[in-house]
Amino acid sequence: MPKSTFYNLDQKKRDRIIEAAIDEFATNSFHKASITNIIKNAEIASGSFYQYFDGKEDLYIHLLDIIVERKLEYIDQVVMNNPNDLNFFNFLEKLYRGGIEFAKENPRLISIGKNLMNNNCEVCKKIREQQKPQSERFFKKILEQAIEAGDVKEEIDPELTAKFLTSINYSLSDFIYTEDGLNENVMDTINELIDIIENGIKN
Amino acid sequence: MPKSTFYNLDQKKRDRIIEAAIDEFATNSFHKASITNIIKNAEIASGSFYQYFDGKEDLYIHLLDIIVERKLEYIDQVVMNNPNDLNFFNFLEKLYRGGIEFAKENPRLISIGKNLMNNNCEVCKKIREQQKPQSERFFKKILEQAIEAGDVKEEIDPELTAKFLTSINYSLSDFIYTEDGLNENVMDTINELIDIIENGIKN
Amino acid sequence: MPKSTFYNLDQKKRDRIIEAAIDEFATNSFHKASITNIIKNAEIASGSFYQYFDGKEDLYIHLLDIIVERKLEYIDQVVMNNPNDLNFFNFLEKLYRGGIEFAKENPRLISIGKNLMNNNCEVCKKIREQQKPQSERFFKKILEQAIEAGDVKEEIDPELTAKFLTSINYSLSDFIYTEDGLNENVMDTINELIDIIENGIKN
Amino acid sequence: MPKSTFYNLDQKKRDRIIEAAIDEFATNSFHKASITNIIKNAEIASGSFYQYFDGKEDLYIHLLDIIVERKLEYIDQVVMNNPNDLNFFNFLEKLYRGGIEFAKENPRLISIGKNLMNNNCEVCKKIREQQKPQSERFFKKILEQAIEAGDVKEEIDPELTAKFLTSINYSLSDFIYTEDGLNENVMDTINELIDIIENGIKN
DNA sequence: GATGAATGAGCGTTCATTCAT
DNA sequence: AATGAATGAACGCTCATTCAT
Repeated sequence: MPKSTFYNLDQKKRDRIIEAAIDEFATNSFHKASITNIIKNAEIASGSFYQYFDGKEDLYIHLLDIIVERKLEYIDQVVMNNPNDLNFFNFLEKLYRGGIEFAKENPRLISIGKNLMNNNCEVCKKIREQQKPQSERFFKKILEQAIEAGDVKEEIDPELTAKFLTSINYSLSDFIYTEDGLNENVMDTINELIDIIENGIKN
Repeated sequence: MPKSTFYNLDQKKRDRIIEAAIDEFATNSFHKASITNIIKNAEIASGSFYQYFDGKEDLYIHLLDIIVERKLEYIDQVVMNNPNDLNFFNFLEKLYRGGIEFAKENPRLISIGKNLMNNNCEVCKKIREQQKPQSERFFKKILEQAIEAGDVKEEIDPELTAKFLTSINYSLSDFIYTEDGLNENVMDTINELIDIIENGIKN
Repeated sequence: MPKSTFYNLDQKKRDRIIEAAIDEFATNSFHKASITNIIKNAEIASGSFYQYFDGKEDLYIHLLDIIVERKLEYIDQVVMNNPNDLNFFNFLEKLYRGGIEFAKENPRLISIGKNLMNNNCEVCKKIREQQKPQSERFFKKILEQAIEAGDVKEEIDPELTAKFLTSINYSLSDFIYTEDGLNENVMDTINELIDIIENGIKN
Repeated sequence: MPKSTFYNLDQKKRDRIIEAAIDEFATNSFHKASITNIIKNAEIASGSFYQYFDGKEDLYIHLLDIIVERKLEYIDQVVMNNPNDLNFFNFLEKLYRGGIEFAKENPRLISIGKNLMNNNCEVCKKIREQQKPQSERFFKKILEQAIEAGDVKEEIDPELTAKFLTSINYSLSDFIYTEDGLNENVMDTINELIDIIENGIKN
C-alpha cells in the first residue's frame, strides 16, 4: 500500500510515477524491473520514491491493484448492459469481448499480469496465492447459476469447467496478435470460440 | 550455441552443468537466474563456463533446445502408436495426455517454458518470435488433415482453431494442480475437455 | 545548544522530544541513531526539529548536558547529607552508592554515557576532550582535602589516584549486572570495593 | 570467517585490506565504518571484497579475532617469563604491564575493542555475549590459585574481585594518556596501582 | 511556528564477465 | 582446457537536511 504521502501528491506527479512503473514492469520481470529506472523516468528524487512507497514490492502490489480495478470497470460495463434475460452464452461473449477490448487497450497491464502469473520468484508466488482462486470462483458461480437457469447441462463439473473458462479467459489476449501482427477480426474469433464452448456444454 | 569445448566435456560434467542450469532457470526469471549459482552448483570454475558458452543467453537458448527435444520424444511416442485409423479426437487425446504426462514428469522444464512465454525481456521476446508459430503450424496441419478425413466439420477456421488448440495445450499443465494440490484425476479431466472440443467442431 | 524556539515549546512537547532522543541514543551509536526515528516517535514534523536544534550533533550535546545535570542532583543529595565529620571513605561510599542508584534508575542515560566514552567518531572525541578532565579534577580535590584531614596517607599521588577513582566510578555501573542478570547485592559489592581501596590508601 | 580466497591472496594485499579495515573500525562505530572506505583505502575492487568476506560483519569478526590473537602473544610472553615461584601480585603486575604495552603499541586495536564493548547495536551485542565471560573467568581462576597458594586472603569473593580486576584491566589503557598527552611514567603508575590492590586483598 | 515533500549523496551488496596464469 | 581472482556498473534503499508554503 502506498503511503499517504503518495496520495497527497498532485495528480500529474502521481500519474508520472504510475506511468513509469507500468512501463518498467510491463517490459521486465519483477526482479529485472529497476526502481532506479522508474525514478529516472518519473523524474523524481530517489529518496522521494521511498516516501511514497515502502519499496519495490509495495509499488508492484499497488500496480496490480490498479490493473484489477481498471479491468473491473470493463466487467462492470458488461454487467450493466446485461439484463437478466441474457443467457449464459451471451453473457460469456460479452465478458470475453470485454476482456479482449481491455487487453487491446491496455497491453502493458496485461503484460504485467502475465508476468505475475508465471514468475517463480517468491514475491510473485506470494501474491498469486492470495489472488488465484478469485477468478475461478467467479466463473464457478455464474456456471452454477447457468445450470440452474437451464442454459448449461447438468452433467458438467462446474469446478473443472470454471478452470477451463478461466484458462481461456487468461489466454484470450494471446489471440489478439496473429503471426503477422494485430488481428482485426477478433470479434469473429470470439464468436467462433463461444460457439465451440456452447456446443460443448449447452443444455 | 554452446562452443565445441562444451561437447568435448565428458558426459558427467556436461550433465552437471545442464542440471544446475535447469534448476536455476526453473526457479527464476531469466534475469534473476544467476550464472554464479549455476557455476557453484555445477562445481565448475567460473572461467570455464565462458569457455563452454558465450554467456547467459547462450546457455538459456541451449536449455530451450533441450526442452523442445525432450518433449518431441513424447510426441514421437504418440505418433508412433498412432495408426492411421485413429481419428482426430483420439489423436488429440493422446497428444494432450502426452503433454500432461510430460509436464508431470518434468515440472522444471515446464516452468522454464512458462517463464519464456510470459517474460517481456528482450531475450525472451526474441526467442519467442522465432519459436511461437511452430506449434500453431503443427495443429493447423493436423486440423486440415482431419477436415479432409471428415473428422472435423468444414466450416471451422483452421488457423483460429489451431491457435485455440495450441493455447489449451500450453495451459494444460495448469490443470495438473488444483487449488488443493495435485489433481489425481487429470485423465478424466482431459476426457471431459476433449468431449467439449469434439462437440464443438466434429463433423 | 537548542534554539530559543525549543524553550518556547510547551513542556509536554519538549518532553516527548527528549524522551524519544534518549531512547534512540541509548540504543544506538551516535551515527546509527536516527533523527528520522526520533522525529517519528516524538510525533513532530521533520522540519520542526531543525527549528529547535541545529542538527543531530546539537541534540546530542543537549542530551549529554541533561545527563550531567540529572546526575549532579544525585551527587548533591549525597553532599547535602554529608556533614563535615564524615570521613573520606564514608563519603566515597555514598558517592559510589549514589552512582549505582543513578545507573539503576537511569540505564538509558548510562548507556548514552558509555557510548560517548568509547566511540571514536569525531563528534564524540570532541565532546570528550571538553568533559573528561572535570571528573578527575573533582576526585583530585576531595583527595587532597582527605590527605589534609589525615584520612588518606600522604605518599599517594593525588592525580593518579583521582584517575583510578574516576575509572572505577565510570565502570561501576558494569557491576550492577552479573553474567546471570541483575545483581541484587550491589551494596555489599560496594562495601567490599571501598574496603579494598581503604586498605590501599588510608593513613 | 574470511573465505579461502582471502588466504590465497598474497601477504601484501591481505595486509593492505586488514590495515584499511583496522583504520576504519578504529575511528568509527560498527555502523559508521564504511566498507566503501576500506575498499578505497585498500585499493581493491568492491566486488573483490565480497569474494574475500561474507560482508561487513564477517570482516569485523575477523578483525576481533586478530586483536585477541595479537594480545595473547603479549600474555604468552608474560606467562613464559612467569616461573611458578612468582607470587600473584608480581604476576598481576606483569599482566597489566603487558596490557599497557600492548595498548601503547596498538591504540587502534584497543579502540576497536572498546567500541565493541560499548556499542548497543545488535551485531556488537551478539559478539559480546559470546566473548564477555572469558576474561572474568581467567581472573577468577588465577585468583583461586592465589588464595590456595596463600598469596590472597580467603575472605574475598573471587567472582567479585575477578570482575574488579577485569574492569581495571579494561580501563587500564585510559591511564596511558593524561590530560596533556602521553604519560611517560606509566610503569610507576602500574606499581602504585598494584600496591593499592595488594594492600587490599593480600593475605 | 509548523508542516512534510524534496533532495541526493552515500551505503552494503550482487553479478556477469574478463583475463592472467 | 582449467582456474579463480579481478572488475565495476548497477541495484534497492536510508537518512540528515532544506525549503516552499
